[in-house]
Amino acid sequence: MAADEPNPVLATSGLQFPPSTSSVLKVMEPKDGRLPGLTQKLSTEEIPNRGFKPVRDTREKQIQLWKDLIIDYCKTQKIFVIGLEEEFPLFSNPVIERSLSHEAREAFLSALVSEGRAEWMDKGHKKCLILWHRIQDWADIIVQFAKDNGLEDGVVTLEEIRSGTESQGTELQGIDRIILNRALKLLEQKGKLAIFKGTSTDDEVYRAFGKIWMGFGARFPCSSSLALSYFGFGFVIFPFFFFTACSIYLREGASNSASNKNSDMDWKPKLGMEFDSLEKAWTFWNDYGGKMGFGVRKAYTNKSKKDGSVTSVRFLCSKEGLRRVDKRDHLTKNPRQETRTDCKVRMGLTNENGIFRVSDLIEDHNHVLQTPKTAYMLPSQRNISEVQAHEIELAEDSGLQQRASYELFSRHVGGRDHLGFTRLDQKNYLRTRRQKSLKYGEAGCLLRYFQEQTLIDPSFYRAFQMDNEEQITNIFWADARMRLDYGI
DNA sequence: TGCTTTTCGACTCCGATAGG
DNA sequence: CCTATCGGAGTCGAAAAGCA
Repeated sequence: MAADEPNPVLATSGLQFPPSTSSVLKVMEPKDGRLPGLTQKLSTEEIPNRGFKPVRDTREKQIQLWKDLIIDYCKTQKIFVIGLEEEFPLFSNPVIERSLSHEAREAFLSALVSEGRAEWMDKGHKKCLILWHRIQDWADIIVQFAKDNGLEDGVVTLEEIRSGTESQGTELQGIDRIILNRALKLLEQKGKLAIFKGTSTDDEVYRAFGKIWMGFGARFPCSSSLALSYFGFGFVIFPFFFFTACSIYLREGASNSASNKNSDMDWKPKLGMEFDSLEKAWTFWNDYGGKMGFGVRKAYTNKSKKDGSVTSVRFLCSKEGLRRVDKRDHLTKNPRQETRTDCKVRMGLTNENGIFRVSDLIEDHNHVLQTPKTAYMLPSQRNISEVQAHEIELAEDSGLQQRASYELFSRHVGGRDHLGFTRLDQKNYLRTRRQKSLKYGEAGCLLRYFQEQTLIDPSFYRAFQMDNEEQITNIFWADARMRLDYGI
């Protein structure tokens, strides 16, 4: 804002900018030991080196005026953060070449902080977050915004709240991300919405800010059966997407729920920890790896010779140990990158009367862990569900390009990290499917050929050897010429 | 544990195709 | 016609399962 433009805040405050001789804005850097516009020298005992008026009531009035001024100015100009060491129009007046001292700025902002209308963003008090609405008020504004725009039970990105068409002209337009995030978290704690931490699609919006799901009035469905009920309500176009979004919420909800105060510790393994089943223990270890940012695998599973039950098992970090020496010839065309670092991280469990107890635990990795934003790419964290597989096949059969269909899937769930599989997984899945159908096709073609030959040549002979699952393992055939040649 | 076999996941090459 | 991109297939190594 240029210094000679009328300041809308000051107009409402009855003040002028640049400050007139009588204005409170004259409280600029005291060059002679006094604050400009004030008549008395400062008492260093009262407020040392602050540049304040010593008379208490006058000083308090001054602070009050400044507080109101800062709040009004920031609100009008949509300024959420004030950097004390940066140029700030309200604190400096280029016309008279004066600016408020650092101490005075800090004191005014500290006064706002003590009232809960601002917060220091760092210990050094260099940046201050201005809350002209308290976080609770911002949360109420968001709720009203959702109601006004029919976003209840819908999904909206944080960026859509900040700069979407619905938010234009509202207070939410251009809201600071820190404030928005805190207001949303407050609402999440109250069970009014769920935050989907999306991180990576080609869409910058999703990559940076993720998605939130708004379910005002009622909590998001917390059971798969309820999620599935969506199928019955006309969401048949994208059932898979809704299902995936729901399961994501359940995962996030489990770790973020305010009611689960021990959630920070529950997902970390401890010696003596017990699991009902091997599957639960493996899921726990896999989830722990996902949260920490390392891949997991199994070292071994020992089974009882008596009844075949698992007696002990050891789970590892995927970087455990070192790659073995390749005993094959060294004509490899595409040698692979080294993936092992001899990491010692492991969790050993022993079966004690049907309960699996953690008996061995090492948690120190010797390598860099993945960040939460990239952990979803770990092989152990990925999986194509049956419903997703169906969608992939549907897209393939409809002639959609793999890249395009993958992008569509990921956008519908708010980012690739919510999808649970990569584009390469999709490619490999389609390839396996093709190969399976090819196998069936080969056998089918051969049988058809034999049928045709039998009709043409009555001496044509064929025989099949089946395995115990009634699958063809060997085929023998001989036509008239072969029988003649070999005397069969 | 250690070895072998099977399956899965990922890297690479190369031909097909879309787009300029 | 040229170039970039995509997708299919060959290949290799890791992981899992089975067995000793």
